[in-house]
Amino acid sequence: MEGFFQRYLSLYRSLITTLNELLSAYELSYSLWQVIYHIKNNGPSTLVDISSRYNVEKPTITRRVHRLEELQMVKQIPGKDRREKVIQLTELGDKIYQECRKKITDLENSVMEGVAKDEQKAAFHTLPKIQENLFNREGNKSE
Amino acid sequence: MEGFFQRYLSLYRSLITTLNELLSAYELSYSLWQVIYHIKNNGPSTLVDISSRYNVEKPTITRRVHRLEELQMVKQIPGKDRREKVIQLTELGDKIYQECRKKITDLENSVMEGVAKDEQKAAFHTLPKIQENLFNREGNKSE
DNA sequence: TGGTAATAGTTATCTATGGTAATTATATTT
DNA sequence: AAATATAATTACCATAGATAACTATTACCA
Repeated sequence: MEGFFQRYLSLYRSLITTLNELLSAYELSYSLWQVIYHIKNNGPSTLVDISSRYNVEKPTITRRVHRLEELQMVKQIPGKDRREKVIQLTELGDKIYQECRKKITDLENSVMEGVAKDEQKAAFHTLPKIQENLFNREGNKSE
Repeated sequence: MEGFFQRYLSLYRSLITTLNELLSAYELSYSLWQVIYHIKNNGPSTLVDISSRYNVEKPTITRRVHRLEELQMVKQIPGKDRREKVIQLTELGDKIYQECRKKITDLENSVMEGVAKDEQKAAFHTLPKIQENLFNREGNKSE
């Protein structure tokens, strides 16, 4: 499969740019969207939850959450452990989630135009498999 | 295809990190590799050639090329137009290309383990199609 | 042919995103 | 109770890319 990475990475910049443009209407970027998405789909979460979900260091998530707090899209809610910062979507955050979710889904559909359903499925199924292979390979290295 | 972008983008960080680790043995990163790759496969090139190939602004390419010159992997060769800076691989650059090409191809193969050949082909074929759809969509926006 | 346009590259500056190391506050373990 | 672990933060640094302004050279054309 020589050239696969090239194809994969070539698409990356176009896609992330398009998504960021789409989200910029809400003062968001894809990295901020990830946080909103995670909270919406997993309920109130701590920074460590989000950090481990996306394999991103805690300080990075601290910054994302601070930004979303400024934008009043998330808020802290009390948890039992006073070390933790449990965050939840605000009403505004939820509203913006709905709007963005719709636009992103539309984009996902429009981008697949002309691609056969079974090819879509193959690609959908292949991506996480590649990621798993990468992960296992990493694991082996540290043995 | 809701969730496709998520799957696609989730893979990105693992992949680029793995590639950068692989390339760091040669003091390279994927962005530098792109320049070497382009020259190797298209012959002596100007900064504008490379810039337009990867849809990256000229100053970005200036920096990449300067870095590769420092590493003595590329050198400038005379061209007819004295505005242009035509760059070519050095012997060292070519040697490193060969080594990296081999390692990257190995990685491309190992990452596809357990993925059926026809699924690989479907994914390989789908990525540029998505990119084309994205591009056309962008085009429509500016009408 | 002389003046204006366009082109290639560079420099300076800015933004976005992420990482590491060290620190504080709180919980857990022993 | 003391030591350790965990959650979050702060300060600092790196990478990658963009824009704007500039220089040098070439192309155009009237």
